Amino acid sequence: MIDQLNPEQQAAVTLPPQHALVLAGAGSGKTRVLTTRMAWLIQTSQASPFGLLAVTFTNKSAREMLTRLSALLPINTRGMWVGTFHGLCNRMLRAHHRDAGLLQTFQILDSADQLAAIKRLIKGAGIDDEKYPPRDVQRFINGAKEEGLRPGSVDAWDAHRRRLVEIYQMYQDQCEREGVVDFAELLLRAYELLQRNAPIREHYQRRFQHILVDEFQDTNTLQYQWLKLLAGEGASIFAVGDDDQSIYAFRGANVGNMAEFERDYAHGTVIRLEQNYRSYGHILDSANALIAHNTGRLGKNLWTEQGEGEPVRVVEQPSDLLEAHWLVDEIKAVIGEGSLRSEIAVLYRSNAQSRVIEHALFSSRIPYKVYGGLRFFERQEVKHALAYLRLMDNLHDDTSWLRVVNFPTRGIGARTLEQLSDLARQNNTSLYKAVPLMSGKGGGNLLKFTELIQQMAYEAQILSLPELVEHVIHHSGLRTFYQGEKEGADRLENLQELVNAATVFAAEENFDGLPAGRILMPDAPLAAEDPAQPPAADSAEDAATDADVFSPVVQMSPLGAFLSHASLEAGDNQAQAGQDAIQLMTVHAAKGLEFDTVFITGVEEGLFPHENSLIEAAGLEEERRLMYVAITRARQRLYLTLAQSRMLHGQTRYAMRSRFLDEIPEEHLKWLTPRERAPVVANSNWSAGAYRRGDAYGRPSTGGAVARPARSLTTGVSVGDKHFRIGQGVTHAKFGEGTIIGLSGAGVDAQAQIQFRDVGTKTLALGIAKLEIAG
DNA sequence: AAACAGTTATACCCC
DNA sequence: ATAACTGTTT
Repeated sequence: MIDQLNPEQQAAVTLPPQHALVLAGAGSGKTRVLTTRMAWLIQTSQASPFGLLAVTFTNKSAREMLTRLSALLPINTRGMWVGTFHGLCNRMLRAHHRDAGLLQTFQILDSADQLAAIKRLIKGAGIDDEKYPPRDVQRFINGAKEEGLRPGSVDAWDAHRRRLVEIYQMYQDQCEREGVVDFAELLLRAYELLQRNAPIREHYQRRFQHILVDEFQDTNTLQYQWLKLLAGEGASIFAVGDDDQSIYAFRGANVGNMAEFERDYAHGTVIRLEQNYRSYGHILDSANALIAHNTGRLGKNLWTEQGEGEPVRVVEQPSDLLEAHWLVDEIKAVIGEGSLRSEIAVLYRSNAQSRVIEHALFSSRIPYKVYGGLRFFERQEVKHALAYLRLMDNLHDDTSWLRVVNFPTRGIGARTLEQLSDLARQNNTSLYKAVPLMSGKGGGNLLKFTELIQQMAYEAQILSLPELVEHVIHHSGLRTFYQGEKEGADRLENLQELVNAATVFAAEENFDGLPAGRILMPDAPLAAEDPAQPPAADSAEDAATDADVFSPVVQMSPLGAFLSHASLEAGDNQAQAGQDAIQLMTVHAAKGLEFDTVFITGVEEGLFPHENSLIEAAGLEEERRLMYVAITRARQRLYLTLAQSRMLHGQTRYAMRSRFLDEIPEEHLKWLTPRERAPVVANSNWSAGAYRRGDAYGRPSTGGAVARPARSLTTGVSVGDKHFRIGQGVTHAKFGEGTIIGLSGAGVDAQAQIQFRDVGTKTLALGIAKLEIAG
C-alpha cells in the first residue's frame, strides 16, 4: 500500500497520531496521500472506519476519496463521516435538530434562494434597495456568519452598518419563521451546537480520534474553529493543503489558517510534498518563479524528474477577436499533432471572455464544452419542481411558496401576493397559513392553489419518492407549461432527469417502495450506524453511551433526504462528459484538474490580475495564486495569450500585458509574436519613457499621430487638448501620482483605469477628472 | 383594477 | 438573462 509512495509521501501517511500539516504542491499526489493515510490508520488498527472524519470542499473529492479507499481496503464505506463541510454539518444538525433549535424538516437555501429571500425581505420591510442592494446585504450577512458573528456581535460603527445589522436580524427571524437555513448558517449552527452542548460535543470528540482535512487553505475562520472544537484535546488533525493555491478569499477563505494551524497545532510537524508528477520543468519553474513574488508564503518549490520539456509559449494579438482566431488555428495544429481534444483546455479569468472564444470555435466546427454554467439542480425548471417538493415537506417555506404560487400562471398576481404577505406579517405566520385570512375576491385562485398543494402533500404519504416527483411535475402543470414553450424541450428533459435522479437516489438509499413523506426512524442510535464491517473495538461501548445521551436520532423522510441531497450536491455541470471536446472554463473551475495542453487567455493588466483586485495588496497576491493554479494545470504544453484590446461591456478597452508575464524569467518563455518593450509594472512606480513602441507589425508607437495600418488600434484617447495613453504618468489633485493602465470609451465617455501610487487603482472619467499629464 | 405578455434596458469577476 | 416598463386582456 505504501511502497509505491515517495519518502515524503510515506512519512506523511505513516505519521503517528499527532497533528500534522502537509504542504502538498500541485500535482504532488495529495489525494493519494490522504486516502492512503486513512487506509493505513484503519489497517494498522489505529482507527475504525467510523472513528475518523474526513472533510473536503466538493462532493466530487469526497466521493473520490471513498472510491479510492474501498480500492485499498475491503471495507464498506457507507456510514463513514466523509464529506463536505456543509454535508457533514447538515448530517449533524439533522441528527440533533432539536438541540440545534431547528425544525426536523429544515430546508437548505442555496445562494440564489438566499438572495431571493433577502430581496423579498427588503421589499416587504420597505427598505431602500438602492442604499442596501440585496447582493451587498447577502455578502454582509454571509461575511458575518463566516466570522462566527450573530447580529448582536457584529461591530456597527456607523448608521449604515447598524441598519445592515438590523436587516441581518430580520433575515434571521424570517429564516427561523420559515424553517430554512442558508449555507453559512449550516456551519454556524453546527459550530454553536458543539460549543453549547457538552454531551454532544464530547460524544463527537470521543468518536473522531482522527480528523483529516483536504484543501485546508480554502477553510474560512468558522470552519477552522469548527475543526478545533471537534478535535478537542484528544483527536489529531491531519491537514493537507497548499497555501499557494488559495483562491477563494472572496468567499471567506482565510489563507492565514495554514500558518495559524502550524502555530496552534503542528509545531513544526510540517511535511512538504514538492515532487510533481504532472508537469515538465519549464512549466514548473515558471510557476515557482511567479509565486515567489508573493509574501508570507509557507514556502515550497516544485520539482520534477521529467526534464524541462517545452518552453511556455507566449502570444500577443491586437484584439480579443484575433486572439480567438489564433487560438483556433493553434488548437487545430495541436489536434493535428495527435492530441485528444479533451486534453486541451482553454482557461480564462472571467466568464465574459468565453463568448468570443466559443464563437471562434463554433465557426470552425471544433467541438468544445463550457464548464461552470448552471448546474443541474440550479436550473430554473428543476428549481421549480424542487420548490413544489419542498412545500410537500414544509408548507411554511415561503421562499418555495412564492416561487411556484403563480408558476405556471394561475391568476395570482403581485397585488394579491402583496396583500397576502401583509396578512402573514401582521399575524406572524407563513403565507400558507395566511391564505384562509384573505377575504374577498382574488382569494379564489389562492384557495385553489392551496388545495393543490395539500392534495400533493397527501400524495407524498402514499407515493414513493420517484412516483411523487413524477406526480408533482405532472399535477403542478409544469410539464404542460414547458410542452407549450418553444424552447421547452431541454427543460422537459431536465424534469425527466429529475425523476431519474430521484429513482437512483431512492435505490441507493434503500428507499424502494417507501412513501416519500414517511419519516424514517433509523433502527439504531448514532454510533451503531456503523455497518461494523471490521469490528470496531469501541463501538459497543460507544453505542451504550450514545443511547443514554441521544434520544433524537436521524429522522428523515425519503423526500427530506432527497431535498438535502439536491441542495448540497448541486449536481454535475458537465452535460455530456463522454464527447471528445475542447475544455473551456474559468481558472477557478480548473482547480484540481489537469490537461496535456493548456491555453491561458487574456493575460493582461486589469483582467488578470483583475482590476477589482488591485485595490489592495492581498488581492494582487490572490490573483497571482490564481495564475499559479492556472499554470500548474498543464502537463506538457502551456500557452499564455493576450490581446491589446478587448470588447468589454460594449466598450473597447485597451490594456497592457500582465505584470505576471514579466515575473516569469525569459529563459522559460518563447514568444511566438515579438515581445514589445512594454513597461514592467512594478508595484507602483515605474519610470516614464518605458512605453510602447512600434513593432515589427507596424503598430503605432504611442507617441501620437503616426500613420497606422488599417487594422491597427488606437492606444490613446484625446480629451480636450490633452492626449492620454496607456502607460502615461498622470497626477490627480486628490489621488496623487499614478499611471494609466487601461483606457476605454471615447470622447465624453472616455474613462481611464489609473493605478495610483498611494491609493490603488481607480477608474476615472477623463472628461470629469482633472488630470495633469506628468512630465 | 389586476394579471399577463411582450419589449427594452442593463449586466458580469471568481464559487 | 433578470428587472423594469408598456400595452392588452379579463
